[in-house]
Amino acid sequence: MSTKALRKEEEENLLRRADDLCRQNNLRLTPIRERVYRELVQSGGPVGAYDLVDRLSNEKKRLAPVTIYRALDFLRDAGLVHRLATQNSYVISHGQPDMNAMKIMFVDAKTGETVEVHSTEVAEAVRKAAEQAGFKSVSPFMEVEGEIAQ
Amino acid sequence: MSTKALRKEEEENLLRRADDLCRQNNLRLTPIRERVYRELVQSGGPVGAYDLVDRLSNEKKRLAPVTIYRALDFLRDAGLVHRLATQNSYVISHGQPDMNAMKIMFVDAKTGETVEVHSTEVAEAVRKAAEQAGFKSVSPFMEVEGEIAQ
DNA sequence: AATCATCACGTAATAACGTAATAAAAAGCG
DNA sequence: CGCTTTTTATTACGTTATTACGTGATGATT
Repeated sequence: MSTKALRKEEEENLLRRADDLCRQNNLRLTPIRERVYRELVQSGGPVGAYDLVDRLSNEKKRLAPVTIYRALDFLRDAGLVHRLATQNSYVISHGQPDMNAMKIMFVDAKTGETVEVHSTEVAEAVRKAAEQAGFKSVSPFMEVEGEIAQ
Repeated sequence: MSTKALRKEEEENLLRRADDLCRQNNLRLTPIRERVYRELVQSGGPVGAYDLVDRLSNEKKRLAPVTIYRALDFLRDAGLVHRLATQNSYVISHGQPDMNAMKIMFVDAKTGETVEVHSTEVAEAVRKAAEQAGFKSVSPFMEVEGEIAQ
C-alpha cells in the first residue's frame, strides 16, 4: 500500500474521530467547519487563517476572514485544533483526550514545522509550578519553540 | 517604608541589573531601549507594543511602531523581556539567568495577568519530550495559559 | 401552528499587529 | 579626523484578527 493511501486513510480516521467527538458532545460539525478541519488535516502542518481563506475560496465564492475565524474558534473549543500563537497559524491536534497529559507542540523556530508530543511528566511538573505561581488550573496545551534535529 | 517606595526600589534594582547585564555583554542600552524597559517595569505586567507607542509618545514627538519593535527585539535578545505570543504583549523577565531552569510565564486567561516561575523539573521533562519529538534544543521560555487562584 | 430563543453564516468595515524600504543621525574605531 | 557600523526617523504597506449588523436555519415551548 502506498504512503499516499496510508495518509488518505489516516485522514479519514481523523475526520471520523472528529465527527464522533462532535456527535458525542452535541456539537455541530457544519460543512464549513468540516472543510476547515479537512484542509488542516490535508496540509499536514500549521496553516495561517488567511491561507485557509484562499484555499477554501474559489472563483464563485470567496469566504470572508471572519468565517474562517469562527470555524477555527469552534474547532479550538472542541479541542480538535490548536493555535500556534508564535506563528499566527493553526494546526490539528492529534491524540485521544488524555486528561492527565500535557499536549506539547514543538515548533521549529526556522521552518515552523511542528511535532506534537503528549507527556504526563511535563503535565505533572507544570502543575507543580502552577501551584507555586498561584494558578489553580492550566491549559492542557503548550507551545515550545526549538530547533529540530534535521 | 511604604509599598510604593519598595516598588520604586525594586524598579531601580531591575534597571541597574539590566544596565549591568548590557555592560557585561557589550550591549548598548540606549535611551529608547531603557525607556521601553522602564515602562514595562513600571507597568508591572504585560503591555502591548502599541500601548508602549502611546505611553512613550507625547505631543511633541510621536514614536513609530517600528521604533518600539526594535527596542523590544533588543530587549528580548538580551533576555530582559519576554513576548507573550498568546496576548500579543510584552513583559519583563525576572530572574537570574539559570541555564538549567525553564522560565514559565503563567498567563491568566481572563485578565492577562502573569506570574513567572523557574523550574528545573519542567525543564528536564520538556527536554525529554523534545527528544521524543526529534528536537535537539528548546527555548528556555514558555508560556502557559491558566486560571489564577483566588 | 405561532412564538421565542439560539446558533450559524454573510457582508462590510476597521482595528490591531508587524514589517519593508530608505534616509539620516550617532557611536565606535583606525 | 574620516571611515564603518549601529541606531533611529519617517513613510508606507502587509498581515492578522475583530466588530457590527443583518438574515436565515434550527429547535424548543407554549
